[in-house]
Amino acid sequence: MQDRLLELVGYNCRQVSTFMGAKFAKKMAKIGLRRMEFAVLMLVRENEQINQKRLAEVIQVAPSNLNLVLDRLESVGWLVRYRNPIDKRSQFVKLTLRGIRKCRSAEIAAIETENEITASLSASERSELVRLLRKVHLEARPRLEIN
Amino acid sequence: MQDRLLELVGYNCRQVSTFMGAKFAKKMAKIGLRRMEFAVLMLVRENEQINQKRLAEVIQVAPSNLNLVLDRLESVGWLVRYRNPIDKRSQFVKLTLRGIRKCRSAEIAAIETENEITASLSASERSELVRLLRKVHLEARPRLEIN
DNA sequence: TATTGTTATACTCTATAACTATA
DNA sequence: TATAGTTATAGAGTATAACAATA
Repeated sequence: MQDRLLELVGYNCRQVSTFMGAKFAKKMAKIGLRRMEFAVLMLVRENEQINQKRLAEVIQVAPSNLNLVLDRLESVGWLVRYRNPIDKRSQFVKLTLRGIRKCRSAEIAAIETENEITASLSASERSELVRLLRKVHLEARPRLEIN
Repeated sequence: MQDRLLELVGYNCRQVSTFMGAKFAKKMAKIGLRRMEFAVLMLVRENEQINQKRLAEVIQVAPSNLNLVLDRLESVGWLVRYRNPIDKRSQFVKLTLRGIRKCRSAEIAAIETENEITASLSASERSELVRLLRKVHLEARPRLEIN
């Protein structure tokens, strides 16, 4: 049926990503978030003084596109931008209290989706899958210290 | 940095998929193809009498969107649609000779990207990664016999 | 000159509803 | 009534270039 395609890591990865993504997007929509916004909230929550450039690198989105995401998150009051006093070109971002609450609900929904989708894997299979994906990603983007 | 996100299969999968996808898309662009079109060509090549509904299911795209892809592939002469004589509602698709040649070049480019990206994995790690991704996908979409 | 962020724009991908022709 | 395909349209994600402010 699709033997040649199913030999490719790239194809399988995209299939799983598309399927999980659609499922996750629906859950996020219920709490008023898009997938990209979820990743931004999570990352900002864990990194108090991250700037936009760094954020864009880690999350793999063009700075111009990240900017639009931040505009929206800021306009609904889940996040604020403020100038770096040391280097006034850059801006830091941080979550508001409401942003932190929103992020928490989103994280719960994310873990739910995660468990639904990986239900067929044993605990060790699941962690092996994560390990291999990270290895591919880490090796392929050596300049970026993503950990 | 991104500890919580990196525990999620979904997030890692998307990161790898995005990164590989961008790399692959550039290669495809050089030979005048988009990613989605590659998958369609590959699948049609392997399945002589597949109809559009089935194709859409396997490839995880809405029939309406697949239709646009097929329109383009047909307009450039890589693929033809023809009515199923048994059930005139459905149409089969098949590759032209030029489509088969195009598909072959695309496949070579795909395998190149694949090897570049998974260079850090051993042969057994690579096949384990494919196995786990397929297991997730297969279990999550039980109705669809994707093999 | 180089970097950070911003604006503008276009393309790809995804999702949904309404329609047609056949069954 | 139901199904395969089609048309139209909107939203989300991605990519690129040009610009302002700052270094």
